[in-house]
Amino acid sequence: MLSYTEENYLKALLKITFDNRSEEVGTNELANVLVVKPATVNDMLKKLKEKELVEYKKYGKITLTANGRKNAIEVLRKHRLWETFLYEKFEFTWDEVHEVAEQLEHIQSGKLIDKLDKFLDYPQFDPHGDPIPNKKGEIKVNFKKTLSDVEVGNSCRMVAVKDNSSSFLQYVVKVGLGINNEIKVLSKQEYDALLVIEVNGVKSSVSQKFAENIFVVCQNCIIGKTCSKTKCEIEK
Amino acid sequence: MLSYTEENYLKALLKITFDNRSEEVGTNELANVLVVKPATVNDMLKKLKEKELVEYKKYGKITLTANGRKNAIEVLRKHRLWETFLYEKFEFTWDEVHEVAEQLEHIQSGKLIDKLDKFLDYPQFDPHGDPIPNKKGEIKVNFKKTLSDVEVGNSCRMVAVKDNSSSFLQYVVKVGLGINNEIKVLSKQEYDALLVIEVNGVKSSVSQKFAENIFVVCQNCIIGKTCSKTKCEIEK
DNA sequence: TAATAAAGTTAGGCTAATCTAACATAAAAA
DNA sequence: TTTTTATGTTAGATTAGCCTAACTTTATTA
Repeated sequence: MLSYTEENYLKALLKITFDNRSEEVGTNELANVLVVKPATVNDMLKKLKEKELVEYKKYGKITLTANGRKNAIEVLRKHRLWETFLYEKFEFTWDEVHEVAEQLEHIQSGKLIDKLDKFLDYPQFDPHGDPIPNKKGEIKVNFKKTLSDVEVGNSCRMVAVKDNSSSFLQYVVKVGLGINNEIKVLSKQEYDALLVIEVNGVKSSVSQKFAENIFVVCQNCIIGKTCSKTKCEIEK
Repeated sequence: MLSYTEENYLKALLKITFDNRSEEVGTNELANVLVVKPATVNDMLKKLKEKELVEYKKYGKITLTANGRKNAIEVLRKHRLWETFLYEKFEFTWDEVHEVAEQLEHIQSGKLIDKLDKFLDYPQFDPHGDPIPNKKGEIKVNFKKTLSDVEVGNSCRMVAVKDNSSSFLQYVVKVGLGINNEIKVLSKQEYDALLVIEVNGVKSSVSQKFAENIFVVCQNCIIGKTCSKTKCEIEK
């Protein structure tokens, strides 16, 4: 049985491997995500290594073992199912679900998760557009383009967000954006990559940083053409 | 903010005051309920006293302060709402709900509990027949008779159980008992108080210990007569 | 390639929650 | 009322998860 804290470490490792599109994670990076000091991570790594949940060598990179990954995916599954539950059944907003799901994801009961999954009719995506792992632990990893990758003049469809913080999500709502919205990129500032976009006929300016946190599928991919930049979706 | 452990101490104190029908709790008693050593309880009492959640003096009895009681009732409310949820919405059985509710009761989210309460249509009793405190913290405390108080030849109706352990509850089911069942006491052994009861036409023998854990309303109370022993229900 | 910066490690400490063993007090029984 | 038993307390230790400060190794850059 894993502790609440151990589960969070594994989940953070999994999240980083998804975000970085690499299996290798550094101590500082993990410390940042967990909002603890690198020294603390170092201590915990010894324990996780002992339990054969991660592999790492002194001054080397951290990787999840098969078992570590399995556990991490289980936590992720629970997190995303609870988010979906809160959003769909309890009228929680987009930006409220994360905080409570952070607590609920640690509840230990296989039956509870099975029933939750069934109750929600086996959802495939959570309210942020992220894929929910199935009971077998299979997860569709979509390496998606972000809004900042879309060429000027082109359109795209928003499919998910990268940043799940409530401050970011509230901003997204303010700009009039939501999942499945059509976004047209009208112009891009040379100097600071400031974008002017149009959503439902309304024009807004958004920063580079903002655009990097909006996952999209671009028009080319929608109509079946080859993408010039990052491919929109890769199944894994 | 209270820790998971502090919440459990307060909840246990509340439970004991209900069970004993007295506000005064001893260190050993509390240690037994929490399955920790008396020394541990002693340490924690210092902290709870510091936080003004309990009152106690060296070698004296422990009592909850108004604030301690308020917190304890909030945890109890969450516990019983979650039990009801699991039982009614997720097809958990009587004996399965407690363990998972022990975890869920610590989730911190006022909105979640409000929505849960609404979703269940503001239930008044949990699956074990225990009253659910309302949002204001009001709780109907029913000092009930147990099956062992019922006179031979009389009938009664089961309203709740005292022991919520899954082993006890499974045994209750095995005997054919459930909430609102009519029970007739056919005979009582002088020597060991072994009872022969009849439920839905089926006769069973049950021990003294078993009978003490079944709360009932007796026939006299049902038809409005005065009870010879403990009064069946007292509102508080 | 040598100096500097970034990343990672170690040692020693802290707090919360637990324990055991020894001791103190209060209650019950003889 | 004295002894015994039950109950409660204290001291000292342990574990998990965290910290700071000092140090080491690896990576970057001048």
